[in-house]
Amino acid sequence: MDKDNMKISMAVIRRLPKYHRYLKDLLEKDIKRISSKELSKIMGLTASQIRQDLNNFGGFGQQGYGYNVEALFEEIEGILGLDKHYNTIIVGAGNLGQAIANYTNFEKAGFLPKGMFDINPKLIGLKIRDIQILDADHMEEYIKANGITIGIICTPKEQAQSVADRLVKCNIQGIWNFAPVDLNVPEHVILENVHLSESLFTLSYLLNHRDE
Amino acid sequence: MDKDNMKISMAVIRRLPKYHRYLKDLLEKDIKRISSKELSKIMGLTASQIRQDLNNFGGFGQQGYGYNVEALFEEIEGILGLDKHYNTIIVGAGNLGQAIANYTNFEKAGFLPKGMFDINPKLIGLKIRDIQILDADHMEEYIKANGITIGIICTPKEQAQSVADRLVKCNIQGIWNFAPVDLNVPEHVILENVHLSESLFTLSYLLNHRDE
DNA sequence: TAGATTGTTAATCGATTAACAATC
DNA sequence: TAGATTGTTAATCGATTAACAATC
Repeated sequence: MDKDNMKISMAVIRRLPKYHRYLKDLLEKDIKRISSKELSKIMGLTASQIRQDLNNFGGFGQQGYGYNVEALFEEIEGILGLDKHYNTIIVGAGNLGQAIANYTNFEKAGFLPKGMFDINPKLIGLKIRDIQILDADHMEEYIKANGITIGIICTPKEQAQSVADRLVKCNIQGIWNFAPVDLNVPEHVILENVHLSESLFTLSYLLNHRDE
Repeated sequence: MDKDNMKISMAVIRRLPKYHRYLKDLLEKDIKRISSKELSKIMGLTASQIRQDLNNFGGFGQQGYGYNVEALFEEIEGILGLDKHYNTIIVGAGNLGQAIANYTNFEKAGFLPKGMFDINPKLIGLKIRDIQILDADHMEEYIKANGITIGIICTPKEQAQSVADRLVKCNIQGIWNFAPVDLNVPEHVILENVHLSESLFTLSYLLNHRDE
């Protein structure tokens, strides 16, 4: 098993977006090179961990010099798949769905919201920016007609599993789930959860157990 | 160092809200008792891990019987600090801030949004449910006058650090940060981040590296 | 060349899993 | 009592950190 086929641990994968973010900052500040030691200082990791992480994907650095910021950034863009476009739909056009539709940063990164779906007649027909809110009944045909690869679930928890089932039937590739449930999807479908209340409750725990 | 003073690992802490959620489900289904083995099946953890996790906080089970669902739920509620109320403010009343203000589940869990702040004159004066959007200039006095303990940052990334600094000066206890930056706060202030794009980029990575 | 810094191996640390005596 | 299941110790696994030879 060579490096390209090596299984990367989730711990490493979840740090990649952070590298991406910091390298982008450096790039915008016109910084050309950086050592693992300097990067470790600004990111709050150890230099050793940074070198280990990056070496999962290749030897991007140069002894005695460090890393070329632009080259490394481009590498990580590619590794994350941010050099591509993804057609997405948002299912559930309530406040959270609308907030995501309005958040243009995702679009800039290549995640294009093509349509939104809801069952509420008051919402159907409205537009968020240039994104139409459509009747959820038409979701399946829309996915097929528009090459949708990612479904973003912003429904209440009661509807989330049935929405996920429908998305899976349409051969969706990935699901970004904001509903506070653990969804069942087949192994070939990528599922990423954003469980906001778990984050808030963690904050609550830490507030109540400081100085212990 | 006895059990009550034992340092709990973040891995355990971040699983607590999940226990809370599943136990609440069981409670609503009127299930009275559950063994670590049954719970492991529905939660997708190992029974061993569940027993280890819970025993960080006390011996809540009974040999030969399992765990009393209601009692265990109440314990975890308490451990998470969800038996208390927290006055919160939302800083940044854009789409995301509004979505959070509208999400009544947080309120039901005891996190009470008392006010929202923005610098946009078009937003100041509006109400989300019964929550006023106020001029960000008045944030400091409002925090002091209303016993605010948690600040929720929903501003663009450029403003997030200065908002955090101001919150810290007002003796805020916790910050729930949605801005895509790593904030600097003193050690006694609890900081919990929701970095949505890191979650989305992780999904993107996994989409591009399936079957490896 | 000398100094700096990587890539990589080895050591350590921490978290998860397995096993089982205690006990309800 | 016998069976079930916990609480807890020991074993394993995986991730992080340290160290250093390779090399730019």
